[in-house]
Amino acid sequence: MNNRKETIESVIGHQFTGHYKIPIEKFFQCAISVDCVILGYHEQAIKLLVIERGANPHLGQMALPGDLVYPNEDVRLSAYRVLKDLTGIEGVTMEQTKTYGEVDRHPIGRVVTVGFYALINADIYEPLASSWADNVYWVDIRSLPDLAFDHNKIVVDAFKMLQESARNHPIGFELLPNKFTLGEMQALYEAIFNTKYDKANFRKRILSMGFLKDLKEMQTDVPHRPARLFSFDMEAYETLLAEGTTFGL
Amino acid sequence: MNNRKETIESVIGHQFTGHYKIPIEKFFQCAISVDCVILGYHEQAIKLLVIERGANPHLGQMALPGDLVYPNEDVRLSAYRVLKDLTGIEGVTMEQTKTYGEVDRHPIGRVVTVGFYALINADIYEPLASSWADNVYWVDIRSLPDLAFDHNKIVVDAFKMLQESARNHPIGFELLPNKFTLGEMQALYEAIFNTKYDKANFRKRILSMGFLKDLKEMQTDVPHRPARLFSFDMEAYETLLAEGTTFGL
DNA sequence: ACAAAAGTGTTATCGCTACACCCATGT
DNA sequence: ACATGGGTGTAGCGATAACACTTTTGT
Repeated sequence: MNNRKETIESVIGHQFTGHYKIPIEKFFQCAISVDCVILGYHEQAIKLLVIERGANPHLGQMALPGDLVYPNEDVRLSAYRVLKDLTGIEGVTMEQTKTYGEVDRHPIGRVVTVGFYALINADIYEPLASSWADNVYWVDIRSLPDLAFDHNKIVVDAFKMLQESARNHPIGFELLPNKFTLGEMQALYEAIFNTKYDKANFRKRILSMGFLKDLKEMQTDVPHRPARLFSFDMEAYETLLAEGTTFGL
Repeated sequence: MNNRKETIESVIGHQFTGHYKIPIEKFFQCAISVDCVILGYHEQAIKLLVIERGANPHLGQMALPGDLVYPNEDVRLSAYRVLKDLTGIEGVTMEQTKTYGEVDRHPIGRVVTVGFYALINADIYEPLASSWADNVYWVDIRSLPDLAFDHNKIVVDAFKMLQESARNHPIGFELLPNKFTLGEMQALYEAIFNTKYDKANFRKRILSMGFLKDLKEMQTDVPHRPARLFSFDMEAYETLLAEGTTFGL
């Protein structure tokens, strides 16, 4: 089933290649890769997960976790495989961002890369280095280092998608711990949009949306009045979505 | 520069391939294709541009305009080339949608396809058949035929992106004639979101956004009171954008 | 005269903004 | 006592929704 020559000749015949000016085989010389933009929230800032490359090209340089897709591997599944292999992270959900198909973007040949991104709680997932990646780091999104290949562009595009997404969906739960305070949530949104919100109005807006569950628990050991703890009420959220509710900003 | 073997051995050496369990050559056996979701607005309905395939596989079936990307061709530029070759359409701006990388999505081998979409004014662009495509048609988005490959899924994904986009941007000018009435514009938005809007309120909202230019012209030969004609004031729009104005719904 | 769609004005309500104020905790 | 962030109430403004009404054309 993976013998391309046989497939072309026996199943399709010559009709398929009729309009091409070069042999059909020439088209089948590309590679596919995946690159993962993993964003976390830690210490009041949005962080990006990068690896230090343990292989050429760009040996030693910072890069997104990414690798070539195996010949018989689904592209989406490949992204999960690569992320786990390079950083140990699994169990997150990634969304596709964009695909980068410039001819000379990769030095070893024609490699088209598909971007994926995910938001994770930086406290829960402790990324680990692998033999492949010499090291794994969180870096502040506001001061990115020079990344390998066109990875800086990939990150910028993904971050724009995060902002767009955050405008219409109650994102951010993925970035927060399971139990969080409204203050933490507000700080997160302020980091995403690089603005300040009025405390009273922010709480009213968020609470009125109805997908926060009051855990009836309080912070402890804080040098100020303890804050109430909340969690994301997935059930309530699904119900609201089904009713067609929309979540602006 | 396109000799992959030479590149691997002379420029990179063996370091790159170190961690792979199969020869690096096996990775470079994929093909890339592009598929174009072209949406137009005609007779109160959103229409999709489809071709009747003039080649195998799926000879004779309806499909999106799409084709394989040439070995040394930029993926984005390929989409424009393919659209022009198959339908004669040029001069539009396409955006990337998603990429489809399931292993068995194409019968002749591993073909990963990148989706693009554009909105065009169906009255201006008269699509033409080519030797490749036996015919080109507009079909109503609400009653799509069975398309070749996974093209139905690609269309659905692209249409969702159109809706998301229309929620935050004054889309629709691309879909309307240069001169249009507010009634036409309202009908378009009602088609996109499949709802009804109050006439008075719709006009107030749209006009207050400030990017419509009153052409001081009127409809003629209509069996009712002639409507005022408007056009999109690109200049005003850019100014508003620069000021950070946002355009909700 | 009538149908059909353009176009306008009014009111009541909702949501948001700004801002002022009080509360509970650790040092 | 005070610094720090949590938490609440309200008054005013502006946008929106609902609806009724007038206008201008072709038939």
